[in-house]
Amino acid sequence: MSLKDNIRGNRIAPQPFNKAADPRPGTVGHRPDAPCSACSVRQLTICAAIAPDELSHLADVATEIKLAPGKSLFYEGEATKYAFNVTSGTLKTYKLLPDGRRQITGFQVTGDFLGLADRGTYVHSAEAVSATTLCRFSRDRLRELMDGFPALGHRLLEKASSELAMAHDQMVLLGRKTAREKIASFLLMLSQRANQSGHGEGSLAIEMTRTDIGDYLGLTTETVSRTFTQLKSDKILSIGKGSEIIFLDRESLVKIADGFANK
Amino acid sequence: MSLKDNIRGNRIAPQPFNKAADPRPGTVGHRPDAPCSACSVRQLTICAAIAPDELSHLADVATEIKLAPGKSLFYEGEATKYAFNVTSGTLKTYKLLPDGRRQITGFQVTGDFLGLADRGTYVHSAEAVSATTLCRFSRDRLRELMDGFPALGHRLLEKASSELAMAHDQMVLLGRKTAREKIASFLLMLSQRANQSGHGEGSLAIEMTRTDIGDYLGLTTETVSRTFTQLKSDKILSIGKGSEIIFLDRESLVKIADGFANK
DNA sequence: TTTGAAAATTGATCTCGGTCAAAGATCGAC
DNA sequence: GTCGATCTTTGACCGAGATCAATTTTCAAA
Repeated sequence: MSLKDNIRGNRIAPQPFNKAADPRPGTVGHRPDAPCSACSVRQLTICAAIAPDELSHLADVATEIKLAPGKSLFYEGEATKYAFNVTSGTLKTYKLLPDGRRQITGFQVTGDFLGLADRGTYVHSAEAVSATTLCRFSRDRLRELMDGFPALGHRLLEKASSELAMAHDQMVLLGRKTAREKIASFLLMLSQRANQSGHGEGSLAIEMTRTDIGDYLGLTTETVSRTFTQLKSDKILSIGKGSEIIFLDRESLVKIADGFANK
Repeated sequence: MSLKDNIRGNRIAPQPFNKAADPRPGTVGHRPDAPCSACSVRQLTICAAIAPDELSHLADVATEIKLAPGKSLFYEGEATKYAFNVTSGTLKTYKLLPDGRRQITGFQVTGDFLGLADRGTYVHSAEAVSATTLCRFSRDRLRELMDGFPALGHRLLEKASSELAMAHDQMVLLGRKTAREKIASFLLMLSQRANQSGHGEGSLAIEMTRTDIGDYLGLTTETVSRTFTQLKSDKILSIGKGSEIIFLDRESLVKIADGFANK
């Protein structure tokens, strides 16, 4: 398998769509009537657009899904039958080139909506990074629901607008930032997200592998690792147990991420 | 001005916001009642969501804008007061890093909607590539209009979904494709767009400079130029008068763009 | 038709990050 | 605890594309 032909980046084996080894979809919860009213993360999601006394309409179209780490939720190219809310855990979405080069287009955490980007078929594949629970919605039913609840449409448009803005940030990162700047930006983005979910400022639990990070930032595993080492010896961060990132000099990290500090 | 500090890519001078040399906004047409019913590109735009007999509502909130090449429509960071429809010409949107590195986040042509990506302020700057006419809408009025015409909201959400999908393609391009693959993808994308607007298959008029192309693809001007030269000597394309691209071997170009042909 | 500024091309050289290879570290399963 | 698979780190080397530096071409204005 001569994969070394003039080509950059990490490579993964051609996706076999091996349903035996990787049974999809994940475990489907036997609660067709997901109790949306009891949902602890509702305010983080698009479901916040539905008034409390109308939540039964939402519960009618929602099904709970559980995914073990490494399991796939859907693959690029399949018909987009469903959309999802992440209620706990972390997923990644990615696209592959024929020779196995991979670009991770995003990491989704609690509160994120999966399925905004659309072309009739899924535009990327989705796989659980950690143990994950999701709410699955039929897209058709969701569309119907939008007619009855305009606020839902507004909320989705808002989410799409903000995702688009983040996508543009990512273009700057991928097209113009150095490896050091990319890692700094990535860590701060994760930290900001963790903050919103009520996590502390000083440290950060990283769930994804170095290879995942590389495939998200357009780098190789080795460069990611080397850059971490470099940031450690610059006393900008340290790494604790369980690949926990400890921020020693957040100031500097911000400067690096924004492209102010080039060294 | 030591700009050579370890940093990649084209660089442009720090934006001076020089309103004298670059008077914004562009010439505003003295027709507050833009005749939407007579608009020849209406079916290409979000305005197609409004029924013909309701078009006066749209005309009430639309103003025609004209922009000469090189003139700016808005700058990143300004409050997002307006959204725009491109009715003719081409624009580019871009983001800058403090040292002048630039990432072009998109080229907008006839029928495109400007202002979906949003964070309260414009997430990128917009500048005319060629002579451009636009319809300007107040965002507030547009939002109001959405309540009366749900189809408008649906259309915007659709546009956002498709833009998000394109943004993900661009991430793959920026993060994982080689210079050759980037150029091939770019030319085919432009060609496809030109096609939709009823242009021929065999050739393509390029309006942007090599520097623009580089800043869109995460390359330098020189690499763009060299890659064109390479594709010419490979008899995959040739370049006619006025930097017109003539496709000699579209097959190969597609293979290169999709990452199948690595040489 | 000439002219001058901007854009494009080409060449020589350099470097950041990729590639290849080989230890170490981690961690869940037994 | 230990075994084995996976992940991470580190080292040596390489190459695609960046940088620096001239030309050459283009094109609009005079």
